[in-house]
Amino acid sequence: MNIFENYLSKINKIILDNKKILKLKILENKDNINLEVPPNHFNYDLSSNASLVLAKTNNLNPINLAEDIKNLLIKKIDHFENIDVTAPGFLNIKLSKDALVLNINEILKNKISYGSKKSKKNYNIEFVSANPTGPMHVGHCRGAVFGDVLSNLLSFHGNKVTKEYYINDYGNQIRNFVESVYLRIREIRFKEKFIVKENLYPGDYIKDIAENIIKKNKSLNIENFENCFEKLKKLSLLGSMNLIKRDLKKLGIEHDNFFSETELVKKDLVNKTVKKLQAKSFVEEGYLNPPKGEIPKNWKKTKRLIFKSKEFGDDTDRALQKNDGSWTYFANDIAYHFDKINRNYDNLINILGADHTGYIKRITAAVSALSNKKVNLNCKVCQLVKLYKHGKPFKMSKRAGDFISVQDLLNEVNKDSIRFMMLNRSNDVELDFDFEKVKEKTKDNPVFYVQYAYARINSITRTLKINLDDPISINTKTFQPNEYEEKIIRKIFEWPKITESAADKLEPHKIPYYLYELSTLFHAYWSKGNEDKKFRLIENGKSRKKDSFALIYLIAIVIKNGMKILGVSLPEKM
RNA sequence: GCGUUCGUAGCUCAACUGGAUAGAGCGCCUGACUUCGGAUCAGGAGGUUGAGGGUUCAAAUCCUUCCGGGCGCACCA
Repeated sequence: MNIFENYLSKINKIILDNKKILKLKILENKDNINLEVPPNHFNYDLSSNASLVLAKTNNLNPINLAEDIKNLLIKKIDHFENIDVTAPGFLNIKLSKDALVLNINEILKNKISYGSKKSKKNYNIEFVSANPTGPMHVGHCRGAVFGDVLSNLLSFHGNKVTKEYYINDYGNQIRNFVESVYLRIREIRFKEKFIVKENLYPGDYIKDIAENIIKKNKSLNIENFENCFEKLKKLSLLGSMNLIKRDLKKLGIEHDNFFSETELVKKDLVNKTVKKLQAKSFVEEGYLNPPKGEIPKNWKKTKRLIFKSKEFGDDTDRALQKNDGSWTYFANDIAYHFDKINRNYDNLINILGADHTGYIKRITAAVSALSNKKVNLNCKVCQLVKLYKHGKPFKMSKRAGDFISVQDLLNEVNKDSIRFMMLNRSNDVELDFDFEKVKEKTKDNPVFYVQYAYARINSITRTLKINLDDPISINTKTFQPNEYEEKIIRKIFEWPKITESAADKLEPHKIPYYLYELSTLFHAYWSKGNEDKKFRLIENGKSRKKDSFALIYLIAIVIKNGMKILGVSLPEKM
C-alpha cells in the first residue's frame, strides 16, 4: 500500500471523469501529475501539481483550474478534509482523521510487509566478482554491500533475485597468481628465496595459501611448474576463494551462484556465443585502429574477429580475439552474459568498481545484440572508498601487497557500521570512511543514532511489558495526534515511496537517509517528554495514551523493515 | 585527445529524477537536561547550487559552451 499512489489514482480518475466541467481538452501530459510530500513548512499531508501540469496545455489559469479541481476533490473524496490552493497552483491536501486512522491501522496490520509492493520480476545481480588472486580489500567492500542490499531491497518487493559472483579464474593474472603460490611452496619446501618480480603477488596471504596446500597435499609433485599447473591452480583458487568467501560471510553476504570463467571456456560457450553473434552479423573479421591519444606499447595491427559494438552505442568496435587467436576477456564475458540471458532473467544488474566505467558500453552493447534488445542490463558503478583515521588518509594498493583488507577493516569496525556507512552515500560519489567516527556512540555516527532510537522504543515496551509483535490498533474516537505525532505520521507514510524509488532507481542509499530522518523525529519527540510531561509516553509505569504508543510502534516497524533491508542488526538494549 | 562521472553552506553530502522559502550532519555560536527517558534536545549564523547562455508556468536537475576534480581509455583482467 502506498497512500500517494492510492490517492493519486483517485484524483486522476476524478479529473478524467470531469474533464468537461474542468474545461480540459488536452490530457496528453497527465502522466506528469504527481502526488508528493509537501515541503516541511506547509502543514499538509499531500500535495499535487495537477493544475500546473494541465493548465498550460489547455490554456487555463492554473489558480482557477486548481480551485475547480479542489472543489471536485472535496466533494468526491471524503478522505480529503481540506484542500488549499497555493501559488502558483499547487493543491495542498489535508487528510481527515478517518483517513489517517484507516491508513495507520493498515500499517499496524501489515508490519513487516509495510513498504513493499507486489512485484514479480526475476533479477540476476552480479556483484563483488573480485579477482580470485587474494582476499577482498576495502574497495570491494562497497560494491559488495551495495549489491547485497539491492538484492534485499528487490526481494523485499517480492522479486526473485539471484546473487551471482563471476570468478575470473582464467588468463594471465591467474597464471601469475598460481606461480606466486608455486614459488612460495618452493620457498617453504626447498628454502628457495622468493624473489619479487613484476607480475608476482608478494602478499603474505600467498604464504598462507601455500602452507595450507602443502599441509593437505603431501604428495604433490612440484618439481616442474608446467606439470603441476592445473592441479595447483585448482588448489590455489580454492584457497583464495575461501578467503573471499570468509570475508563476505563476515560482512553478512552470501551469493547464490558462483560462475567460473574457466568452466565457461571448458564448456566451449564462447564459440557458441560468437557463432550466435556471427549469425546476426554483429561480428566481422578485420583490423582495429589503435586507440586515440596514447598508443599502447605492444600495439600490433592484425586481422581478428571483432564485435561491432559501435552499432549499439559503443565508441568503437571491440576485439574478440587476441593476437594469437585466443579469446579476449571481453569475449569470455560476452559468453557469460549470454548464459545469463539464456537463464531467462527479466533484468540483469552488474555492480562495478569505478575502474570499470569504460567497460559498460561494450558489455551492454553485447547484451543488446544477443537478446535482440529484450534483456536490459543495468550497470551500477560504485565510486572509490577513501579511508581515514584521525583525518589521515590510508593508501591502498593491491600490487604492492600492502592494501587494507576487509579483514583489517572488520578487526576495527563491526559489520553493522560498515554496511550502514557504505550505503550512506549515493553510489556515484566518492565515499569517505572514517574508522574512528563509526565507532563513536554519538549522533555523529548515524548507525548508532538509528539503533539507539530503536533501543529507546524497546525500553518503553519493556516497561509496559508488551511485545512489538502484539497486535495493536488505534481508534478514531480517541485519536488526537499532537504536532510531533503529526510529523511522524507523515514521515511514516513516506516509507513506501522511499523503498519504491530506491528499488526502481537502484539507489539503496535512500534508505539509510530516510531512517536517519525518521530517528530524528523520534528523538525530538522523546526529548520533548523530558521537558514537558504532557508529551511523555509512560506515566506511572503505564501507557499514558494508547494511540501515542501505537505511533511509536509504527516507527519501530519501519526501522525494523529498513534495517532488515540494510542487513544491519537492531539491538533492543544498548 | 576521447569517453564517463562529479562540482550544492567552511567541511562531508541529500534533494522524491522538472516543483513551492535548496535540506541534513560535522564544525562554529547560544540555550535546555545533569545521568538508564543516559550517550540527547531546542535555537542561531552560514547559499548567485563552478561560470555564462538557452528551454519551461517552474531548473541544482534538461540542452549548450566553457572551467575544475575523479575514474577509465588493450590484443591485460
